[in-house]
Amino acid sequence: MTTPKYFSSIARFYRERKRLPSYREMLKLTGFRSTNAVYRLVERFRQADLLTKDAAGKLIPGKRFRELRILGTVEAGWPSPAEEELIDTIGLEDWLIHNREATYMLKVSGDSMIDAGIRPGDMLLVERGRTPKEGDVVIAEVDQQWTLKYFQKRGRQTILVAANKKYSPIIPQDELNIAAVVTAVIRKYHT
Amino acid sequence: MTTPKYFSSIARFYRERKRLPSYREMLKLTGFRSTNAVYRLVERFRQADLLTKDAAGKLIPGKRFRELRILGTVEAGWPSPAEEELIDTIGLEDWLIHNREATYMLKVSGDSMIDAGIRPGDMLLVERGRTPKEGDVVIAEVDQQWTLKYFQKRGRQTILVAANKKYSPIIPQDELNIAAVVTAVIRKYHT
DNA sequence: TAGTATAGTGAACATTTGTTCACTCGTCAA
DNA sequence: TTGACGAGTGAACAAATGTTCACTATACTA
Repeated sequence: MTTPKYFSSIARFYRERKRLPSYREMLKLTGFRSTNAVYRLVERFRQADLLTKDAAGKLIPGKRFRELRILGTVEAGWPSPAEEELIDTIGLEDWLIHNREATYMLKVSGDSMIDAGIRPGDMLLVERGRTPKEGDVVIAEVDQQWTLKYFQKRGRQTILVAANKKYSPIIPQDELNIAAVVTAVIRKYHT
Repeated sequence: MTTPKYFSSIARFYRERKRLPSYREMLKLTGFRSTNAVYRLVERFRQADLLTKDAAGKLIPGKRFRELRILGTVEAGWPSPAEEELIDTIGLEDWLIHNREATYMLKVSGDSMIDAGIRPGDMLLVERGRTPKEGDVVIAEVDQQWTLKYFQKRGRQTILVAANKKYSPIIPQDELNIAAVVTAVIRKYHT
């Protein structure tokens, strides 16, 4: 068993209610009848880094709570936990989203970036109000339409390039409106 | 302002400590000096669905707390909030991960699936112990090596196909070991 | 001007909270 | 058998919790 007994029910509680149960609530989760029993249970979870206490002494999820085990690379063989601690501790959400207020999600519909591995149906995390760097994938306004393109510079001119030979580069004549910079691509397989 | 005043500091508290602050802790966050002030502040947040109470009457994050605004498709123009409520309410983590115990993350190193939009450097969410369906992307053991391939059937034979013309299909002679089924691809741009 | 909401203060209260203490019961080793 | 030990019970307690009440100041309307 990878996680200690009784812990999964506490983790489920947190996942459903977005808060940790109190010690009396853990009584019902574990079946114990004394708060002292769950108190010492929690002590063990704290030593296993499944739970911790914050600065105020309140119980919060620990390092190993939101465990998302990272393994090595695909070709390299299965379990080589090199950079294991990387996402393990921060969790998917914090890893992908830095500025939540400015981050939006949208779905790709065209094939203009298919050679960059961005395919129709993929979801994009984009950040508004950020200044794009050379080579960034951006969402730009062209002829009152929004398109997905590479942001590139030719000399001191800014051009928009598709990752698909079918489309030719766009050289904006008047002003260029960058709506957002793509920060991540997420493809979910509906299996 | 999209979120009401004072709320962002509460959201930050939750993001950092993975729990909501108590009413006295909100005093320090907001600058108020009376718990009654923050109590009524929270009442307003509850009406805005930023916070809620669970069955036990405890304060927990509400529907609009982990707000990740979803917009329409890229080509279709900017703000057409069609399926807005979709991820909005569940959050990235719950959307992508169903069986946390069995889900692992690993990095792609080869180019064998490049025509499926899976490129070296991408991160994969994979689920172990699941039976693959026709057309799933799987991690299979071939010659004591783990590779990323399409899981396909030719007649009643199972074959492994790469999404790259450079590689020819693998027809496993003895037994075929499927280590995991890929459930999502995540590409993060380090901008 | 007087009157009335609105938003804040400060204090109070019953509950719930984490934590501790003394005790019981079975198990295993000496 | 005796003794030590680990794991659970049940009760207790101070501190922290959510909620309510009475009061004040400020802004706005009639």
